[in-house]
Amino acid sequence: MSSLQEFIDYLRSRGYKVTPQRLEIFKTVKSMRNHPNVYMIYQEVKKKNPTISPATVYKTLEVLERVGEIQAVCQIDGKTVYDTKLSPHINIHCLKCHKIKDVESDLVERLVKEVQIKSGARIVSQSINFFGYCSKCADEK
Amino acid sequence: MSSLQEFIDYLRSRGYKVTPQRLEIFKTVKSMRNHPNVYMIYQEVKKKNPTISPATVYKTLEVLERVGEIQAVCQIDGKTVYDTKLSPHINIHCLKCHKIKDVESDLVERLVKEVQIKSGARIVSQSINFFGYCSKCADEK
DNA sequence: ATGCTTGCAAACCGTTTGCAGATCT
DNA sequence: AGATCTGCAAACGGTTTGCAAGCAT
Repeated sequence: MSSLQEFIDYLRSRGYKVTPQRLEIFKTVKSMRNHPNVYMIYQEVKKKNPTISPATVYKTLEVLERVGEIQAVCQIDGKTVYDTKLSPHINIHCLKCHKIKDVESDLVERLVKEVQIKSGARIVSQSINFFGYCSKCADEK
Repeated sequence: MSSLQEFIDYLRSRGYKVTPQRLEIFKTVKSMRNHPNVYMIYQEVKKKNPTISPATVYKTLEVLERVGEIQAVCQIDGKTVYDTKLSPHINIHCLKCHKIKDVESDLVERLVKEVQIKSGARIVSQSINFFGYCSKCADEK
């Protein structure tokens, strides 16, 4: 799933209701980059729907996470932001500028396979977080 | 670092004070397995030092994290637990029994190297989290 | 008509902070 | 002696909950 129509179909198929709020939040999240937090999403959605409440945003984000449209990422300070990336990747958390950068690697898929074989577990998703200094901040040091 | 003596030396070398509370928390954390949360650590430390406060536990865990003795791990429900493992590994979060299991893999080191080359970032630590069903829960399904 | 959803406000809960007294160096 | 640390209690901030009114089916 990734398009608005697919989201609508998903909601209907599960007995969830299709509301303007949910569609607006879906569109907003999809248009945002750079790992927004709930407050940033709330502020952005409010531009289109000034009366929306944070509670509605929280509840819809929970639905979007269940669908697999977004993924919560825990920052080193414990705060939660969201990732709208779908493919397996690594989050690089910069300890200086605090930005998060995504990097892809074929090794992720291999790592998942190896871990499944080694542990006997069945893996359905992953969150890989590296901490250090992004290329820009590493250069400045 | 890993022994009590090394921890003491570290504290002194940084101008931190060596207090009974800090030593007790260090020993307690080192004796606990299975990813305890702050409350569990606090309860355990209280057995030896009944008047200790949660604030002291929080502050000492922060020191231990800075030293690299422990690492905060964010669970899928957003709650934080601690990992006392030092070597690079993967945390498998079971979506059914909610336990966290550690698995090691040589691929982690390779992944770190590849990401550093690809991104230009300098990586100093990592937290790799896989979500799914542990071997026990996968079998029961 | 039914029942899920919204928006509001209050509650919640893990964590942090301010501060006076105690402890370490 | 001087600075840091402890323990307490209050504050904080992000998130969840309860509920009455609204809306989708």
